[in-house]
Parts: sequence; structure tokens; C-alpha cells
Amino acid sequence: MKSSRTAKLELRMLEKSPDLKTHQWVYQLLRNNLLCGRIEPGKALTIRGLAGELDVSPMPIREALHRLACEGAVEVKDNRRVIVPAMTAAKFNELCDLRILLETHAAAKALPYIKERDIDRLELLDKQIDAAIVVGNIEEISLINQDFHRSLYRTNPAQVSVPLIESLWLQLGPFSRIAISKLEKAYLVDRHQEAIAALKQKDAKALKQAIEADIRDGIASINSIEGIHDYFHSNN
Amino acid sequence: MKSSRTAKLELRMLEKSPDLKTHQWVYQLLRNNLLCGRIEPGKALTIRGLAGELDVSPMPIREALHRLACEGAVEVKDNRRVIVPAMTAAKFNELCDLRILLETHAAAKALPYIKERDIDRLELLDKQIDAAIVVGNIEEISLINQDFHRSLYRTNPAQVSVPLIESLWLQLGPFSRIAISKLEKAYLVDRHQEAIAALKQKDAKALKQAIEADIRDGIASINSIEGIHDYFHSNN
DNA sequence: ACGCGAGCAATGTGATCACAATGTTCCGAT
DNA sequence: ATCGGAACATTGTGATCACATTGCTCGCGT
Repeated sequence: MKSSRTAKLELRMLEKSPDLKTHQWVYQLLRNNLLCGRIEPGKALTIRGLAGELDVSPMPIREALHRLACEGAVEVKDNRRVIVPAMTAAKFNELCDLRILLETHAAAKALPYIKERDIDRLELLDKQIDAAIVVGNIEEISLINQDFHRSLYRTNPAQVSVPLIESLWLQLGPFSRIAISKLEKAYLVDRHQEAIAALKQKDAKALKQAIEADIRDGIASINSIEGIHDYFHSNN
Repeated sequence: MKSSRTAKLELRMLEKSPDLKTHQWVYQLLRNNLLCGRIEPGKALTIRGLAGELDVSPMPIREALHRLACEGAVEVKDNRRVIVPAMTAAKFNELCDLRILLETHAAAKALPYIKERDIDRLELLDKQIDAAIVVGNIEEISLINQDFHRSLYRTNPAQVSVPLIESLWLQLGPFSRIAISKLEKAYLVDRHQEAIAALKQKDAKALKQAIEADIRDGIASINSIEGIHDYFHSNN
């Protein structure tokens, strides 16, 4: 079995805009690659390795990795090795439960602040997702889908839950990719239309149901995959 | 009005055990001081200033501050100034709602794993809190109280919500201290006894009610303070 | 041939330095 | 006296280096 620990990682690059600090650029780059599953669980990341890969000094890599660690995206072992944590069945269920709990809450709290303009943006994002589904660009789907949810929750100006939710995404990201890559065809469906309809009607209950259904559908499609349980680690 | 931005900060020190990395020591030290409200909202923190204060190089301070920033404990302004964010009324409510949402969930998820040993530990912590209340050591109360909650939630081995909850505590900490310091006497009461009773009876519903009541009591005592609203900032 | 220990390579940490950007102060022009 | 700008001080960032610890490999002894 080829060890994924040492496998060469092929990062999806990201143009570095000059107003972005180097460590922010590294963070966003690694984050995107984790979210769309480009970096597999168990993969070991080294500061100097990434520094050479991205052609920057080790310093910004350190900061980015530490931030990812405190968001739960990577784990710093006692050996000081930094790895993408493996997924446990119990942990997966716990993360999904928390997603539903936090995201339905965040959606309901955002509802009163939704303006016409926000709905337009959400509909645009939904169309972009559909387009990405047609061409089967899974990484694109994943990133835009998160944009959809984030845009919704962030319309609440006093919102503090999005960072927590993003932490959950980061922890689910690497594993989800493995799961989705096992899917034959993108029979990916989402409940975004139902969510948008609920937004237009200012119906909090329907909105929460749509969000919960959207999340549960994703979980269900993962659970339906043949042999998915082999990808869970039994011990920590 | 004396600006708290430039006021000298008197940190509660923490002995540095040798097996602890310097940046971890700095992090825990700053974290404790934030949690018990020793560092007030609006306070500006500088890397070099803290480095001189704690007599370490700026490097570990940088890492600790960045970690605190990603947990929401401090905010990095676009000027690159790092400050303890001011509290908004809406934000305060949102944080409290999330505490109830997440902590009742975490408590219920922990319930099946509770052993006799865990209950003993919780009872010990509750006694320590009572002792701290008697002598009126508010900082001690705050820290042990968090230990109580953390110990409860962490008995769930697959638990992933504690980091999220701690982030909420960190954001509420500096403000709560201002509020509690306004309290004449520590008429502080907690619902820990009710929670422990629910644990013994394996009663999830009663446990969630106890946790929610415990949190709500804290909020109520803050809201009851005369002129507390003057401490909320209206704009961001 | 197998196990084990020494030496080497690689890693994270922390310190120091250079630099660009920002904040502050103080003096002069109006 | 007030406003504005220039000079200075302070800050965060990133690069480089030294060091202790860990992982790994090669070779010696049985």
C-alpha cells in the first residue's frame, strides 16, 4: 500500500495578491486545499517542505500551520509532527451533529437581516454550483457551496458562529473528499432552492429544515458509499 | 477618562514548567488573564511590549497572539494593531445563545460516558468553587468554573465541541469580568449540584436544563447590574 | 541473517536582524 | 493659535541562523 504520508502533494495554487501578507496567502492556500480534500488525512506536513514547495521562508508557513492547528484542520502530534488527522466514525457523527446544530441556528439568526441583494447573491452562487456540477468539478462545487452557506450566515452583522462553523468544515473537508471521490457520478443534489424559497418567505422553520436537509443529504450520500467504513480509523 | 488602551497591565503570572514550549506558556498565560478578565476590552497588545514584559523573544508572543486571534480572543485590526475586541449587546446575546446551544449539546453527548470517577472529580471542582466564593476570589471562581464545564464535556471521547466552546468563553471573558466586578457581593450561585444530580440519574433532559440554567443565571446576574449597558459599544 | 546502537539527516523552536508600514510628535507656516 | 507636514519612534512581518530533539539509516556484533 502506498503510504499517503509521504506521497507528493499537488497543491492547487492561488495567485498571491500583493496586499495579502505572505502568511495569509499560505493559510488560504492550504485551507482551500484541505477543504476540497486535496490534502488527504494522514498526510504529514512539514514546515521546511512546504516552504520549499511554495518558495517562501519557513516563517509564514509556521504561522499558517499553527492557525490551521488551532482550527482543528491539522493536528500537532507530541513528536512535533504535523499531520492531517484521521477521521473516526464517532468523530464524523459528532461533527455532522454540530454542523446541523450550528448552521440551522446561524441561518435562523441571519434570516431577519436578509435583503433582496443577499438573495440575489445566493441565487447566483447556486447557479454557479449547478454549472460546476454539470462539468463535474468537485473541488469547485465544494468551495462555492461553502461560499453559499457562509454568505447566508454572515448577513447577520452580530454573527460569531461562522468561525466555529468553518472549523467544522475544515475538519470534515479532507475526509469528505475521499468519500465524494468514491461517488460514481455527481448525483449531488442540494436543498439550496428550498432554502432560498424559505428566505423569500421569511420562514425560519422552513429555512432551518432546508439547511438541515442540505447537510443530511451530504451525509447520506457519503454513508451510501460502498465500503466507506474502511476509511474510518478505529483508534486514535 | 483614563484610557485603558495604554494602561499598564498587571498579568497574573504562571510558572513555566520546562516541558512546556515557550509559546504555549505565553498562550496559556494570556489566555488565563483574558478569561478572568485581567485584560480589559479595548486594551491594545503589542508583541514587543509583551516580549519585554514576559522576558522572552518576540517570536513566541507572535504565535500566542495569532492563536488567540484565530480563537476570537483578540482582534487584529487592519492597522495591524492587536486589541481585545469591545463587546456589543447583539454580540453578547449571540455568544450567550451559542453557549447554551453548544454546551447543552456537549453535556448530553457526554452523559453516556460519565463514570463514577468523573462525578467525583466534578464534585471536587464544585467544592473548590464554593471555597473560592467564600473568600471572594473571582478570578479563581472563573477559572475553576470553566474547569468544571470542560471536564464534563470532555468525558465524551469523540468530542469536538470543547474547542468551539472555549472560543466562546474567550470572547465573553474580558467583558464578564467587568460585569462581575460591578457586583456588590458575590451572590454567585451555580446549578452544578443540579447538573451532578442529573448525571447520577443519567437524565439527559435534566442535565441540559441544569446547564442552560447555569449559563442563564450568569447572564441574568450580568444583566441585573445597574448601568451595565454603558459598557456595550454601539458601533463596531 | 537478524537485532541493535551509533552517527547522520531532518524537524520545530526560538533568537536576532532588516525592512516596510504605521503611529506619534514637534516645529514651522499661515 | 491652528493646521499640516516632516522627522522620528514603534510596530508587525519575514528571512536567516543556532540549537535541541526526533526520525532514520547504515554498519557492527552476535
